[in-house]
Amino acid sequence: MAFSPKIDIRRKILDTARQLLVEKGITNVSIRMIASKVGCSVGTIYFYFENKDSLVHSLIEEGFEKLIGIQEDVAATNQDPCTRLKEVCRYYIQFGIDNPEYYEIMFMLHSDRMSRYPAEKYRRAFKSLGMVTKALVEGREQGDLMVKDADMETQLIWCHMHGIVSLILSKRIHRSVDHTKMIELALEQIVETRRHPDMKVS
Amino acid sequence: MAFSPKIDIRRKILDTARQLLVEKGITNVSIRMIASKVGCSVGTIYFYFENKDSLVHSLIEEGFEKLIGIQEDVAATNQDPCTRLKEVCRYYIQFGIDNPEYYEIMFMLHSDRMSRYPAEKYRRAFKSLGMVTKALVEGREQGDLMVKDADMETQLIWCHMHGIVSLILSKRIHRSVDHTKMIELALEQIVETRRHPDMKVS
Amino acid sequence: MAFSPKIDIRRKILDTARQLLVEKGITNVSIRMIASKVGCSVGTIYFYFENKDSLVHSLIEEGFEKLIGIQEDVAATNQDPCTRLKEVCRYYIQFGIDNPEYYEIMFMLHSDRMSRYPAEKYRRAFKSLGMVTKALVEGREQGDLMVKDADMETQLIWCHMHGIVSLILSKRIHRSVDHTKMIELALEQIVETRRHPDMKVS
Amino acid sequence: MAFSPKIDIRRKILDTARQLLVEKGITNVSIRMIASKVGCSVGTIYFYFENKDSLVHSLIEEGFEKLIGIQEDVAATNQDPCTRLKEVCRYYIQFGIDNPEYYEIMFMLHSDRMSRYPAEKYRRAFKSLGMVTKALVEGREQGDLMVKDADMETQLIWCHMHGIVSLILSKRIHRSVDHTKMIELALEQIVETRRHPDMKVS
DNA sequence: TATGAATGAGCATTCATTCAT
DNA sequence: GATGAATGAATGCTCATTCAT
Repeated sequence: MAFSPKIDIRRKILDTARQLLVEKGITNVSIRMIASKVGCSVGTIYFYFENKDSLVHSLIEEGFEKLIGIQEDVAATNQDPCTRLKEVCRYYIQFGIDNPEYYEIMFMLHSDRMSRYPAEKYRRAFKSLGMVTKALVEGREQGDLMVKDADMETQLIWCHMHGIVSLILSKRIHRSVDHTKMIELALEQIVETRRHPDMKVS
Repeated sequence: MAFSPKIDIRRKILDTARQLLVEKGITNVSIRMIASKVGCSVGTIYFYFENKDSLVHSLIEEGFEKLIGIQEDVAATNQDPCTRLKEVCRYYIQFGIDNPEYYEIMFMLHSDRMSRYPAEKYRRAFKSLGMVTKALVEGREQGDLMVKDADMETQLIWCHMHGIVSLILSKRIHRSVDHTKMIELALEQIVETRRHPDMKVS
Repeated sequence: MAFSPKIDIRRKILDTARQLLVEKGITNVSIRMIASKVGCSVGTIYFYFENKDSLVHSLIEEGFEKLIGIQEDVAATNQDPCTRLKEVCRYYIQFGIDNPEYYEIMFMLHSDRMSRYPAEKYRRAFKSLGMVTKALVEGREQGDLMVKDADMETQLIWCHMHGIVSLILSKRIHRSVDHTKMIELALEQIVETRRHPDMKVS
Repeated sequence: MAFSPKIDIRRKILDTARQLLVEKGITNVSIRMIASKVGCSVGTIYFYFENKDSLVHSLIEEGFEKLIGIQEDVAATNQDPCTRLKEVCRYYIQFGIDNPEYYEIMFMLHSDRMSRYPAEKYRRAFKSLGMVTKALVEGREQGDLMVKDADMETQLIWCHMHGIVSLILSKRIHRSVDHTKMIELALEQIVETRRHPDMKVS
């Protein structure tokens, strides 16, 4: 028994849009292009989505759900704050690399376009970062980490991760550098820079 | 003696384009808009620039020249590799924040669009990073820094800086966090993470 | 006992359409808009009406019924032809002002659109004018009015009334002029211009 | 020697638009239709006119200029206020019948659309009516006419004329009635209703 | 040098209508 | 009876680009 075609086509539109997004960037993807690639009429897209923005916003929300889902799993299976910090970060980066289409609209949109997405929705983005903050605070409480301003450190870690993802996605990292090794090094630095001196092996 | 008007108008086009770029993002700036703001005809723009891409490319080149100029000055006035590293990084970040229009087209363009810019030109970008590598290597030679793979570390530092600049430019850093302090903290971490253990105060 | 919902919904469609018509004008009212305001699906409207034209035609017919109903009442309660003429005219004008949505589609539609409405139906419109003609003829027979060509005079009176209604509805009458007083003056002129000289007070 | 083609095409657009307007009514005339009938591209129309509204507004202005021009001529060649009143009215009606496309957009537009035309421009419409008022006032001063409120009477005369023109244009006048004779009768009534009793032959 | 005129393809969006269920 | 899904054509408008002058 097949799934209801009603759901099928909405999904197909979303998936096709995502796919085109990676190739061309959001501004260069038109409703017509999506329709023709889906194999439906333009009107059909407008039956499922109020307008182009709302289609993109659906994608953004999906992206956040996926990212947060992944990170919650990771957080749940890592007790130790330091390890948890490292793993949450690892999966953030991995998510970006594996889902360029989601990552681009979630974090790489021009602020002009971003402003058209209800700000309230963007707050969900911080659930993801919340897990970073939590790991930092718990690490500090256990005496493992040395963190003065957990919020600022969170933003800084985000910057680090975002820089890695976005430069990889835009193919700007020099080809002589191995991405996997670079990411591993970054994760280590993220944790070690904040490690409490007493905890370090001299 | 007046400057040749030929140069004047080319400059004015470039400047106007840059200005519009910050507000609207590149895809939303049209040749017509530039022309009407400059006060010339569309044709005039096509007299000075082959097409829209080539106008943007001129801007990109200008941006790189400006960035490298700044960093060369900074590098020249800082003998100590560690300090030099910090200052070169500081000015990279500062450049991005002060020149969003340049930074956006230099480093935040969708890779699809980037591919239309002669790859060879992009190699200049690495002059800027070359100074980072040089500082790392010299720091290592002097025993101040512990750097296994200088190229990889360079890319990683770039990621860190780029993440900071691009999240600030796209207004995504949480408003509770002070940008200046965050940048200062980042610069410290960039250097300290790579500091040789023997050089650290216990 | 409730009314059959079948009738209820048909009525609701008609009423909603009328309502939207005043605000936006016929070409700017879409089936979708009606459906969404009624709270039913587009298909439902097509169940009750063959197409948009036929919906409008139903409205036109309703309008004529209403107008004629009013005028028949008025005619029945006014024996004297001159008074009757005046009152029939007064209520025509009043009807137009009170029911802009009906009046607009009955008398202000572009002739192109009008041609799609079965001409035969339009003849009913003349029942309304028939009462004007009747009053004119009777007034002449009684020696009160001086009317050479009753049909032509009927059309002329119609023109006068229609001009008043349509300029008021399209908000073109200068704001310094009081509508009620203007209408009263017009009604007087309509009768007096045709009053037999012998009947006038010298 | 031919006229500059620059002027030619703008004119051709205006003329074609006018032509299509009569046939279909304004809402049913699209830029594409005009372009294809003119034989130019859509873009060309947008080169000469900012948007559809502004094209229509140009037409409206042309219409007013034409109407006022005609009436000024008529007014200049008729000294006697009563005759002048009659002739100004005659030419108003004639103008409407001869130029349905102008008349429709000048006086028969849905108020919704009208509101998009700068109100200030519409005041020109009253120059035309101003000549009616002037004739009424002068006729009263000379003792020929009996006019209590010249402004109200002006509006009423306008209603009368507009009713005639608009019902003729929308082909609603009964076919048994001769338009020319009906207009002549109307003009007589317009003047005679307002004639001072002392001036009437008993 | 610089411009005004023109193009054709493209855009997001809306529409009246149809039809299987 | 009523609906949800779909269509295809149309709408107003903008774009990068060209080219004769």
